Amino acid sequence: MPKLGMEPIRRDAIVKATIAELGAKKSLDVTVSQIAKRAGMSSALAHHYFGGKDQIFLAAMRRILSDFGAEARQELSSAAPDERPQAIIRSCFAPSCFTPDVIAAWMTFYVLAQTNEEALRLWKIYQARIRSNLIHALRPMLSNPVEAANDMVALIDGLYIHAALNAPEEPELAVNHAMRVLDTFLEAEK
Amino acid sequence: MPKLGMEPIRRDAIVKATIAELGAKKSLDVTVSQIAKRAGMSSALAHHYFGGKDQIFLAAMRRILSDFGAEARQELSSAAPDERPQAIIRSCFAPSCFTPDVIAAWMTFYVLAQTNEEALRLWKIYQARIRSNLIHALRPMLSNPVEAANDMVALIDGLYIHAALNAPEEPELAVNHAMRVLDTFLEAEK
Amino acid sequence: MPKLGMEPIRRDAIVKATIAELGAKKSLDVTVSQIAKRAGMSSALAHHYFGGKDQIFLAAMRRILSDFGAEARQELSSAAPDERPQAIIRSCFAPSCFTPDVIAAWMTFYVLAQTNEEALRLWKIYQARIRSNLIHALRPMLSNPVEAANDMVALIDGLYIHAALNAPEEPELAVNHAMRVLDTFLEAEK
Amino acid sequence: MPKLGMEPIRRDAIVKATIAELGAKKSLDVTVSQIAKRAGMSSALAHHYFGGKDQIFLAAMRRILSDFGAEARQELSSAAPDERPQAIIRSCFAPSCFTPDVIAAWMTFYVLAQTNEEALRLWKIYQARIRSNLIHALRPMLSNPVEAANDMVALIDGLYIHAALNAPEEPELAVNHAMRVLDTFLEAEK
DNA sequence: AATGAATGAGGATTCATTCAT
DNA sequence: GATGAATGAATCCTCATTCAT
Repeated sequence: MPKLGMEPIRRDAIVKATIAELGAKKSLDVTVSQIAKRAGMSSALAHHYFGGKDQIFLAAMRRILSDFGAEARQELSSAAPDERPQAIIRSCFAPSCFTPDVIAAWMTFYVLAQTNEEALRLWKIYQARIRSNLIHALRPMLSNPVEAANDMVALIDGLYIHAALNAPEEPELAVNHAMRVLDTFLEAEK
Repeated sequence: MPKLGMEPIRRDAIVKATIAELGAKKSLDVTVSQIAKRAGMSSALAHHYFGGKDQIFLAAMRRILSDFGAEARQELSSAAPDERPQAIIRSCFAPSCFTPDVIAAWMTFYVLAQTNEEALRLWKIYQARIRSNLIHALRPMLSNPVEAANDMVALIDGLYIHAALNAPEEPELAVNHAMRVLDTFLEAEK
Repeated sequence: MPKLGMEPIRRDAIVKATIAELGAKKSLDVTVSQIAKRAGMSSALAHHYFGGKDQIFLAAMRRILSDFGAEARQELSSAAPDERPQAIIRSCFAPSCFTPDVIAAWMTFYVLAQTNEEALRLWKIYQARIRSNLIHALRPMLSNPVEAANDMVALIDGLYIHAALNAPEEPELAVNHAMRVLDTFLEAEK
Repeated sequence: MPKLGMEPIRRDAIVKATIAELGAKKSLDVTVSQIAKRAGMSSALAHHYFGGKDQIFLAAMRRILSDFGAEARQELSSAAPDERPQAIIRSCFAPSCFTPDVIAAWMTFYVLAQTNEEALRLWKIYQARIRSNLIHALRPMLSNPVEAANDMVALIDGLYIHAALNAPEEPELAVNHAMRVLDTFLEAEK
């Protein structure tokens, strides 16, 4: 019985294993074999499905991005209009996006994006999405929503780094931190 | 043409070459040979003077840190008391600290710090220095200088990332950005 | 032409090549590449199957030991009870154990055993085996079989060295030598 | 003041350091730098005096040999004629020849002698000396002193190996062992 | 679909040796 | 006499990738 539709299952396993391995090793020095082993298959198969190591990394990056997107959509959908900025911030540090694994993987992507076109494109998409969400959400509240959104976007990346290097065990610190800054901006307007 | 007292000269050349090579390759995937070649010597000599690749990287990191420290001291020494926060911010994005090379090198250190004790220690020193400088400078101006300093420190790291990935050619954008946020904090107090 | 089940074939080829190479170079300064080349494969494959150089050496040592063990069993099985001591001696210098290659390899193991736990363990096993075989075989003939066995065991190692350095071309000299000493012990008892 | 006659002092220091280092590392994998460091000079100077690594090793081997020769002469000179065989044996395991250092160094020479002409020559000289001493000493006592001497010489090498690998801490075991065998030979004659 | 087999290319590191001073 | 400086060559080991089955 030939296994039908194995491809999506295998791809999914590899992507998950990549994130897990990056998180475990906390470094880009992760081999295809290690990933494949964690995913329970041969490294040859990983190559077969993805074509090469770079594409495996990019697929992992896309996954993290889409997870974040889903998180953001869900937070926004259940938020009152005047709670939307906070909802966006919350989604950036939601459990699904802010585990030690994902943070460590995210760190490596910053570096990857410096040399890999596609990785850069993905990072810019992520940035643009948060930014535009924030602008929309802040527009009714602030006279200069663009600026505040830019500030928040930069702050969030900084908080990712701090979380990765300082206190990965306390994600709520980062959320509180971001919320406080957001409040400052909102207060300043009044 | 061997001479005496070459060690400091060679070490300096290697450190500079490391930063340059990290900046050029924009990745931690830089070989000792590449660094040595750029520094005009054999890789064996680089090993001789530093003991290993890790120590070469750490030396480069220390150099960047000490350059930043010097910049900060100089900016602070010539700043009026009520301009000290701005002076600190300026020093973070001063030309000597914020060239594309140094930014790219800095990015790789974020990743290195996840796995290398000493790199982490160095990064924490850098953080602590900016933070304590900022707290001191902000104390006369803000009721909660600690919080504002924390915010600014995180923001600065975020802006480094943005500069690395977005617009390395326009460092003044980052300064302006940081200054604006600082202003917001200062305004909010009034 | 990759096939299945190559592992044992490759391992075997490497082990044989190691002994041959040690015999040819007569030194521990044998590279994995040289061994792999002699075995008809890349050095990477040798590493793949054995994990490292030390383990290649140990596998070769184990092989020599097990060859010796087989030889000893066979000699003993076909020996009359009162010929068992001689059979044991003969097995120590049997053609399969006492070729120039194996002798030279054996010499290197003496040195390896000084620093490598496992090599030392293997050497002790070999010693203990000969010794216990000899004690059993000599018990009916000598009042102090343990002492005589100890003497013979030491003598055999000495004869290996002499064969390696003096006259590798004449193994029968060593056998005769050992037999003569054994006779002295047996005669002395009468 | 130019240091006159430094050469013999330096050579002596290097030779001693070589033996010490071989004993410490228990392996031929000893670098010239390590030896030179232990001898308190630069590796370049060691090269200057000896020409190369091989010659350093050979000088160490010669030293061990001459130490042994001195020991043998002294033991013989103070031994009663009927105690000369025992005196020779004793000299082989005398404290100056049978320290862990010297034993380990000796082990490496066995291997070196397989590939180095001069090392082989030195080893043969050592063998011949003990052998001829023993023959002379045994001639009045045994009808076949040559055979007994050959046996003893082989046994002694075997005991060196055993001392190196088994019980370096108990040299007197080896002496007793050799003495016992010698007694067996002497008893057998009666 | 899946994998064991296999390797070429490369990388960190070591070291004997040479040389200018 | 003595050494720091310097390197070429080598060695172990790793890994992405390919291929035959």
